[in-house]
Amino acid sequence: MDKRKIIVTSALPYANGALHLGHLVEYLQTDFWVRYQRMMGNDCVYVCADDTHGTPIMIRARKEGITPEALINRSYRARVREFDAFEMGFDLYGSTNCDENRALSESIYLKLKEKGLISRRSVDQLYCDSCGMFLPGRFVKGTCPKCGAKDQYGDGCEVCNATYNAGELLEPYCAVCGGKPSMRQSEQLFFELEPFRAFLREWLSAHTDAATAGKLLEWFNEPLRGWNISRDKPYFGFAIPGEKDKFFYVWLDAPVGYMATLERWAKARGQTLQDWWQDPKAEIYHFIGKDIVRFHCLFWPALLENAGWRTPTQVFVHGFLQVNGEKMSKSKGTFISAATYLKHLPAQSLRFYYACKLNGSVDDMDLNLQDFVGRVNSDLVGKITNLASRGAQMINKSCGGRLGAMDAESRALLTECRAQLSEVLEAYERRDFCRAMVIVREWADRANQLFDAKMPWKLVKEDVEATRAVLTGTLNLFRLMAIVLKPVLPVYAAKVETLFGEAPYAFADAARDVEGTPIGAYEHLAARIDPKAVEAMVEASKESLKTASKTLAEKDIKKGIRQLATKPAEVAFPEPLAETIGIEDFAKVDLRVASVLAAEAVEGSDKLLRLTLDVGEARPRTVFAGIRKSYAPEALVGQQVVMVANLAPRKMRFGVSEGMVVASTDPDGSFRVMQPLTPTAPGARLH
RNA sequence: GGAUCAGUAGCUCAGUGGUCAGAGCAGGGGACUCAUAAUCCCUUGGUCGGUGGUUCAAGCCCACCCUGAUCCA
Repeated sequence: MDKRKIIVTSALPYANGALHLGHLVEYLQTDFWVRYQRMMGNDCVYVCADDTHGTPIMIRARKEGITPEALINRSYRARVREFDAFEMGFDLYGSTNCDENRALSESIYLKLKEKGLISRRSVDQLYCDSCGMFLPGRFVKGTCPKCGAKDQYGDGCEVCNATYNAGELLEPYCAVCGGKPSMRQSEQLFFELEPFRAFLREWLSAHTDAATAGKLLEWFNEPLRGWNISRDKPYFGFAIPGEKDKFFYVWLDAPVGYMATLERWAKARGQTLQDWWQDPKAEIYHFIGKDIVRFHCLFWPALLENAGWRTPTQVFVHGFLQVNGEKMSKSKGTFISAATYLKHLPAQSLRFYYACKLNGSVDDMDLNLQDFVGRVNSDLVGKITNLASRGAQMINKSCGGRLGAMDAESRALLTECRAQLSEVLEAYERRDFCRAMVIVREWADRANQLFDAKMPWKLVKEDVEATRAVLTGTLNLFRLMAIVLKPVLPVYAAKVETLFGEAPYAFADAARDVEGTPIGAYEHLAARIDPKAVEAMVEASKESLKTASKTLAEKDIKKGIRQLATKPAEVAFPEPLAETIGIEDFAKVDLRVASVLAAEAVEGSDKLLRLTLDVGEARPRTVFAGIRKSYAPEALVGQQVVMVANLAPRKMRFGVSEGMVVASTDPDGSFRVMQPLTPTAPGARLH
């Protein structure tokens, strides 16, 4: 059979920001697939790189007082260490900030320009004078033009989910310096997509999954918008040849980074980029998340096609990671960085769990932490690894550490399992890793059943050779599982290779019986997960957030102390202390935590806000609060407050108020609504 | 607001319109002791999100609704 020639990439992680478990959904599944291809004997090269350009990196470097280059170098080293720890098998992990990428980006652009595919258009953009730069959407904040929520980013409102352009924001301000930006015109370069409508329509249906293609085809109902590929200075990136002070937009040189990294890898072995990318026999696959399909399935193929490069064979799109059925959350400690995970848990546990859950679809994947512990402990350790543990240790202890010939039943079972091997390999090929894991687990169940039925721990007292035969069978079955698991658990498989004294496994080795050879000393292959380690990891993920907010608080505390020192005279309460009461008086006041579901200004009143509060009851309550001068309604939605829940309902001109929100009054007469320090179940009572 | 995907046992998920809706884990009971308190046997769990419809037959097809996730360049 002919060897396939395969190029595989994962999306380039942005160099500003830590890797987290969501990123790993992509890198790990790509790695599984690549290792599977290599074990099939195919020529499979896997490249990836740090995505290093763009405004966020430039600004971060500016804030830290270092050059962008220093920033990306630091990020690169950390990234590579983490990938290594997760057993990633890149052929080359590069950086988009390299000469090859500059040359390729330029040549692709010049080719497009030569063909007349680059147009110029004047664009209105917000410009911050004090920062001296145009502001991308994420760097402008202001009031949402749709719902009036304050402090929303320039690309969309997190309160009402509206999307808009930064220019539409009311009262915009620069997210970096807080200054007021002005609208400026600037000429930008566009790569027009509309001429390639027919090409893209056809390309989409053939080179990605139906869901993704369908999603993107929605845009084909109207003219396809051009893609702005240029950015004004200052910008950290590649200068556009023939232009003054213009740079390639980071999303242009990022995918080109796939090619540039491949080129560097090819050069190192005396080949060229063309030997791979342009080889008609070579297959090109991109693994990406569903958030960046438009770059990979519209811009990228159109760019390549027109610049004279082959377009990808297929774009494999996956969903996002949820943790415990919800979006990853920093406050809940489920926004877990790769580094934090590694401090508490072994990498291979996550690799195994992800493999158990990934099925090649675009659906989001759930990391249920309880399920995670269960899967690893029960399936990987209890069922699969236990076979090696009980088999190898007994054969070393009682049978002189040497395999014999398998007994008939083991041989029969092994033959049956091998018959399913092609099914496992097909599952790997279509990235249905969970199917492969299910089959391996079934093998482990049957092997454990056979082992128990044979009772070698009793048999060994009567017949050592018969025992040797049973254990040889058990270990051959286990070996088959280890071979099949190797794409997922490469380090684990390497230990099994050592145990059997064999060369690195390929799938072809699955056909061979191992009989009559010595068995090495058994060493632990996989550790059980202590649920406490998972708890600690979640706590640590909360910690990092706490320290962040604490540093702010500390500043304020110090400031407060300084002020006290300068003004020691004013120590009296702003308002006289009320008369002393007993605990029974306090108990009469029923204070509850409430979540603000909705808030709106009351028409006809300049003081009141109408709040809809969830107090944990079947029906939300309506409460009127006279805090309008201190709070915009939007600022309260989603927050928690404290309310007096047993206050007699009071009829007001605007409706009935079913309680009272607790707030303090500042010396200047403004209000401060009280809220719990950490999110609390609505309806919780204060004592 | 528009759209896409999802909703099946306590948890994670299977389930080409056709017998009584399945698996693993967790839970309960028993067996065993070689093995990382691992393994083996038996077993309790379900208005298949809701309502209507199509059909001899619906978890599956259609409509509407609810909930969640995501996208709107």
